[in-house]
Amino acid sequence: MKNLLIEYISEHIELNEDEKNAIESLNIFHSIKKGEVLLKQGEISHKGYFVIKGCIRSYYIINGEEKSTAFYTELEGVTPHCVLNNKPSEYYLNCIEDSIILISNPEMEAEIFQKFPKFESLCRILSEKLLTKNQIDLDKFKISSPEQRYKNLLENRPDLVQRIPQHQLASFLGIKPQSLSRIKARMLVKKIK
Amino acid sequence: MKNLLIEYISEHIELNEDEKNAIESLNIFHSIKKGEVLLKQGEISHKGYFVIKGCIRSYYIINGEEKSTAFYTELEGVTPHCVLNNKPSEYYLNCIEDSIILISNPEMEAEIFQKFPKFESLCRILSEKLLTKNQIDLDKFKISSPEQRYKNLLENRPDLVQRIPQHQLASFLGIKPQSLSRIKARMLVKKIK
DNA sequence: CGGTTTTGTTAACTTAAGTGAACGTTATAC
DNA sequence: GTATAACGTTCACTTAAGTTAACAAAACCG
Repeated sequence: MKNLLIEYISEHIELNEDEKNAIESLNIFHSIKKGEVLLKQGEISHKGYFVIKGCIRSYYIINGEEKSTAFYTELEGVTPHCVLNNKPSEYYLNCIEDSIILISNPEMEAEIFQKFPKFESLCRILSEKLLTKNQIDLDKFKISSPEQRYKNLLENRPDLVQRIPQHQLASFLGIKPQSLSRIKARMLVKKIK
Repeated sequence: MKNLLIEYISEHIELNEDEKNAIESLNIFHSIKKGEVLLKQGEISHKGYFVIKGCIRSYYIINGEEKSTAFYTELEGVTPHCVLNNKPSEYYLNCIEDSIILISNPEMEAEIFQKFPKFESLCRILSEKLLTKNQIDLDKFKISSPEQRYKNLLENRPDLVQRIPQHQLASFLGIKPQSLSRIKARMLVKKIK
């Protein structure tokens, strides 16, 4: 799994042996069981998460009801808002599959940025790219109907439709589970016709 | 207006005189007239924009119809997706007010990052913060109804409701202008009751 | 100015999502 | 292995958003 990480990083910057060793020497890989909660609403954490294998879900609990808003899978990472603004987290994070997760903390980050400034460049570049991608995701969400959003998901992330429970997928799409069922039913009828 | 920028930067990192001069020596401020288009769909640009005064709108044209998705106002910046992935832009950018805009390009950025690595730190920190804020915006959008989204906007960005044309605000809220009118009418009736 | 375009609202009608409940089907736990 | 809970779908009904059209007000332009 360390190789997966190093391959991923190497896609963006070149690493020499020293740098590879520096990464490997960090003891950052964790096995997380399905269902385990990584972050609770109200908690102030300083950990960042990066998925090597498996899936992290972010969700809110509103009036006792879970609202899933994001799923992070292989080679995707999430730095909770509370890490950066030092306020209680607004959402929960849990693993919805048995997962291998890289868990980082600010001290570790500072240390590696200091030793290898190149990593800070990498993080700038990655977060800028993610930021613009995220902006486009939000744009697409705004200009699409629920049915279009489901179709886009089928197109762009068919794996999510397969591996995520449908009621969690529904709130990810900004609708209720019943509406997702209806959309699927509607699409089936149209396909048959 | 240079002072505004330097004040803004100073909120995040300390600047010495050399660094301040380096910023001032860049000739980056532009006066843009209301209506002027900064970026067209299909265009590959390498410019980044940062609003000193005024407002930049991002919008798509779908079936001949404009769909506004974001508004950038004082001390907010936007790096179009096309700058980072070198593909044609999916959206337009224009100014909807007479504005003063800082326009950057990658060469300028590279130069200043090289001379003052501190600026790259700043950019990493800012884009990480923006990224997590953006994620929460998307979350809130997903878990809210159109009416709640309008109320949130009134709460968090009342200035936008005032300065943005309502039909542009509607698509920003993910709805049609008629629905926004109805929501306002509904809220008025409830307030009177 | 006066004419035109853009903007904002209202209305009538259509369509789709929200709601609450029922029910079969998986999972899960003991 | 069976009781229990969680999940996914369907249904009937309610509510709100989309659509099309009309019209008044405001902004813009020659």
